Amino acid sequence: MAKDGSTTRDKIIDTAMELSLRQGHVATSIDEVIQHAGITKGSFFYHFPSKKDLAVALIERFSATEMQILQDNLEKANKLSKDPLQQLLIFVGLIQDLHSQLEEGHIGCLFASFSYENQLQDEELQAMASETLIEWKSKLSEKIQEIIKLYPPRQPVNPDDMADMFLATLEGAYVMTRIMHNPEIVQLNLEQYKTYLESQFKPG
Amino acid sequence: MAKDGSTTRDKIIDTAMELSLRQGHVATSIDEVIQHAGITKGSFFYHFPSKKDLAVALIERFSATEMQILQDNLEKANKLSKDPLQQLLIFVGLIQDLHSQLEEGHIGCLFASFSYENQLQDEELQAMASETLIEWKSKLSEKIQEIIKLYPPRQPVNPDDMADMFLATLEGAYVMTRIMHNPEIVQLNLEQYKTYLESQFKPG
DNA sequence: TACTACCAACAGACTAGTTGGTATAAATTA
DNA sequence: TAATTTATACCAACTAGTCTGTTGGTAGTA
Repeated sequence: MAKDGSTTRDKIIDTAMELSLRQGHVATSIDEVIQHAGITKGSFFYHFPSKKDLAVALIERFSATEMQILQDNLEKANKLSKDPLQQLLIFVGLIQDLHSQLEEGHIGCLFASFSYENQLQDEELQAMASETLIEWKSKLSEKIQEIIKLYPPRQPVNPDDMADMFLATLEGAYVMTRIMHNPEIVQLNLEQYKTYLESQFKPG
Repeated sequence: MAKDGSTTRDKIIDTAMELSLRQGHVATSIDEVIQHAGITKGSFFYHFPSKKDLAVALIERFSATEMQILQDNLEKANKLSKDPLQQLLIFVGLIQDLHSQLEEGHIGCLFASFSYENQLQDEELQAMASETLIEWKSKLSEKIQEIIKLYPPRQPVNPDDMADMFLATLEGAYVMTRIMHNPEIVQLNLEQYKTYLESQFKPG
């Protein structure tokens, strides 16, 4: 066996992820990536035949890590309560905690970034991002369906749409945080989403 | 008086606005702008000494037009009902109508686009965008305060945060529309926001 | 153990093309 | 006449991507 290139590959992805989330993928040149990663151009193109291949790897990585976060925190919440409404409220709270530790510069969604740069015109990338969002939505939608069965909602609600709204709230909060340079916005908006859930489902 | 350069200047802004919203400002080259606008490079740099000056003009224009849309539709809604809750619900409906006419490619927020490209690191631009968002928020917050006075909310709510949530919902819906290539998402999410308002304030 | 052959991983100079921006002179218009 | 616009040529800096090599280690063989 030869030298293990996976560490270099990971280092490239790590570096490119941080830079692309901060300043956009188009604005992130390969020269910049290799400089920050402390490698050379030859090494970069050995691992990624083109910049588009790097983009694919970034989307893959982002999908995987965020999906993991979603699942981990859903499971965590499921263990902390037996009531599905409480589970979802706890889940949102855990997501809030997660973001409270992040600095302003590290808040954002790679899909959002790519979408505003038109990098998702490529069908492969677009499909990957779409499918990930749909997966997230269906996971949340399942939980909301459990809630609806237990607590008749004040108004007729569609669980898919309510799941969508969580994602939109988060995406919107990211955008506003980046515009206003104020990470607290994520906390406030997720708090609002919890209030929405309670006002819809909490009896009394 | 010499030839009126404001038409050319406007044409540049129009073209650059469309291109920047579609593919990002960094990815929009000056060559591309002048080609689409049907002018020459000399003419471009006569009106905008640098690309950054174009960015300032774009943010200015976007702030102004969106602020106008907000105010127009708030006034329109105010005329269609005397009840503040109904006014806000009608307003959100008008915003929905507005977006139903747009094609997918034309949905997006220039502030969001700039934020994900780190173009708002420039303090001048960041201040302009922030102040515009704060203005939008306070306009909506005023209306929500009226509602709270009339209809005691189910839970203690902060009007500023509820106004924030409208903006975040819209921003998030833009992002998700761009990722999923599905303009209907804006409709669905604003529908959810209306449901939230009703569940919070509607008596019974 | 020593020799040879081999290979993935990496280096860095290099190419071809693009970028924002400049320069300048002539033409057009109010 | 003065402001505006065209046209074209140009620049240094930067871009993604290619090139030819070098390296450290692996594997087979004798």
